[in-house]
Amino acid sequence: MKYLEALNQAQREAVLHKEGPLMVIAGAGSGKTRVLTYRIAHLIDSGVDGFSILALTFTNKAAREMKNRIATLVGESEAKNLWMGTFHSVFARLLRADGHHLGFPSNFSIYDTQDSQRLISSIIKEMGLDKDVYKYKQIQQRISSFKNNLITVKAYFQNPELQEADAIARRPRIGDIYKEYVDRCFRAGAMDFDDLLLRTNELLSRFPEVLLKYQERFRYILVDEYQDTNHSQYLIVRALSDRFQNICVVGDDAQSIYSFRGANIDNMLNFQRDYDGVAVYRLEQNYRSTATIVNAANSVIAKNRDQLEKKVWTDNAVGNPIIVHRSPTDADEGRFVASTIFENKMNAQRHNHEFAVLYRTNSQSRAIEDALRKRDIPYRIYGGLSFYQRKEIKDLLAYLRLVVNPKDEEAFMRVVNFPARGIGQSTLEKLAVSANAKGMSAFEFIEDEAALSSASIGGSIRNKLIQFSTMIRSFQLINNAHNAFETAEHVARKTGLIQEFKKDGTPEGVARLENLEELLNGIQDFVEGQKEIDEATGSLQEFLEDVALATDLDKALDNDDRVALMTIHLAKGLEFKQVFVVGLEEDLFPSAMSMNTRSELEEERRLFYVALTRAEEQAYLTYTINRYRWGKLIDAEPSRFIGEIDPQYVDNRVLDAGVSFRRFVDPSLFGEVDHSKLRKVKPQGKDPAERKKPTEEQLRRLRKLKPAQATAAVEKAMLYHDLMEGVKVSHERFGRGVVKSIVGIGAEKKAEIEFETGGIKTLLLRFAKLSVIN
DNA sequence: AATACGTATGTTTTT
DNA sequence: CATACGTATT
Repeated sequence: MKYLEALNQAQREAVLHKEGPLMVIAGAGSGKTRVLTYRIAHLIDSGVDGFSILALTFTNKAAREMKNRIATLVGESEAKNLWMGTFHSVFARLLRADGHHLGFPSNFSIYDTQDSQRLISSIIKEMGLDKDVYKYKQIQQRISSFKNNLITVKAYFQNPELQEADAIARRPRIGDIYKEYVDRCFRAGAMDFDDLLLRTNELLSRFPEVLLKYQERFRYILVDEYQDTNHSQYLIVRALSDRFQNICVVGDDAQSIYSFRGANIDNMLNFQRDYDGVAVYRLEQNYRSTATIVNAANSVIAKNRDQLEKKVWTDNAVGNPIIVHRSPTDADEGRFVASTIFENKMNAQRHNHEFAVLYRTNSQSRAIEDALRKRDIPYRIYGGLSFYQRKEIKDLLAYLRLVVNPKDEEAFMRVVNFPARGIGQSTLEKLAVSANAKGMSAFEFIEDEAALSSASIGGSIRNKLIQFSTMIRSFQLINNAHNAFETAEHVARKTGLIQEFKKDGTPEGVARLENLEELLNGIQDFVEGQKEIDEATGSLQEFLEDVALATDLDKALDNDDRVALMTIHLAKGLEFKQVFVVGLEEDLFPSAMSMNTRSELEEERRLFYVALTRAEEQAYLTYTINRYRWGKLIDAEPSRFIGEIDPQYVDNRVLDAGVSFRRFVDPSLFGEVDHSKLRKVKPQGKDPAERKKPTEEQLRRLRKLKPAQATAAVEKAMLYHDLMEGVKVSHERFGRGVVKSIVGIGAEKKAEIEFETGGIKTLLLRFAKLSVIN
């Protein structure tokens, strides 16, 4: 048991604890992945068959990595049978095997949120409800939260309170929509994300023999990020572990950030009540971050009322203060990030992958991206409008889904008339209504002569529909004899998708074509990868499941050197040398949507805690004075969270990003932290903050511009962000000169330049045609 | 039936 | 600003 030496006392105890329930309360950076990994390795070492171990992780990537590490500890063959993955992917697999008890085919489709919303939207329309009252996104959210709380349709209608609440909210038909939605998914052989958990619960509770089978199999169950499990997940874990009670949950209440999708921190707080004789281990030593970061994070989270007793500490060096930075606009913020990374790379031999930029909302990535691109800094965005959500990708995937499961209604509706086949909206509406009335799927319907006649669909349209079904059937034949890649390529050609984008010719169309190519390459890679896995075949079905449930992080390549851009939610569990948390402004972070109650605000604070604790060496917190939101430049105010950090850990340099910051050098270059030296790095001058602050007049003028104009003007001015005091420039009319000073911001930014010809001129950079001379 | 354009409407966060 | 839907046009 050599690896035990690498653990501290608490970690070792958690690893060695054998039978019975245990909870590991693991502070940020306290090595909980290591504990999980070693614990599983240790179980196997002490004779437990890997086949009887189930580990539920937060991402599939985490599962893969953990499995690999276990394999190196106990050997490939022992680790092979471990069942590890996210809740969704593990139970999707379980439902493929046993969902037939519930009437689901093993090839069921997985609806993503967009599919669900489209279906709900059409149900609302068919029911003749007011779309302004029944907003499809809201309804989808509501149904999702029903499911996460195990409120089935039946349960809904048995619960007068829920119905009453919806009636008061003037949406009395929600139950009916819910019922219709569930029926339609069932008929389409489809499950949404929430169903993967809800239906698992249904399966385990209605079929004791199935429950027993899995209880017997999974004698040891481990759950990572337990603080973010929802009720549905809780009940699954509860049911499966009920027989042997060998349940190990690991989590940190301070990092619970998913309540919006039903995560219930009580699952963690009540764990000791739910099981008998729970052993509790606390991992409190942080190995990840500098003492400054750990202490700063502690000082923030201390402001929360609801938390488990826990004191995170570290032996690590003090490190550098957290740097707080103010920028005039979000574009400047981006430039600050980009130039700081640039400087660090140049002066401290940093690599791109050592940096992460974290934000509260996906839309914030735009400004950061622009700035990084201008500096030629490679980056990768995780999440957001992911690759798989692009229209052209979803189109091809929809065809593929239809090949695997022709009953898949959303896939059908998506592609039956794309590329255009002359099957119009009215036909489709007729089809949906008549098929639904007969309890058939659209695909079954169009293959049924009698059904088509009864719906008075005839003539040329009828032929087109039949042609469509024949085409899909022919794809199925191909698919029976070929792997996912071969089928997908065939489908992409024969459906005319490739042609469609080729003929387009616009840059947009070209990009879409490239995306399709990338998807096909991805499928090829997938097929290759599957060859290495025992039972895998590289089938289309396997691929579709992988795509549906892959988190964006799963696709991350470890070997490419790029700056990581992602939301804080996605960053949970990750760590980076240097972390920028951007957009620390009231109403953005904390979000305006989450300030209504104390518990909401506390969750925002935990989110901030998560953000800070991602950093190993250096954290930067940035905010802007003005930010574009909804295409408008709006005023922003620094986030309260900045003020909540104990000031002794903060270097609150409030500088203009454009000028002063370019001189910024990684403080770690100075060796031991020496505040007096750090202060010298700050620009000279009486009060830089005051000096760089734009005047009311400047801001007023900036605000008066139309959004598009302001953007353009600011962009233009940005081109000259390299300009600073002492830089030599050339002007097409005035000749060569030296910059004396820079004033103003954004569109109002001006440079005072002394030209060789003698004169000193002040030029508005928005208009000036200057070039920098080396 | 397909396209093109205008307008209204909304955004945290993700599997 | 971005998307989704409704209306007008071909």
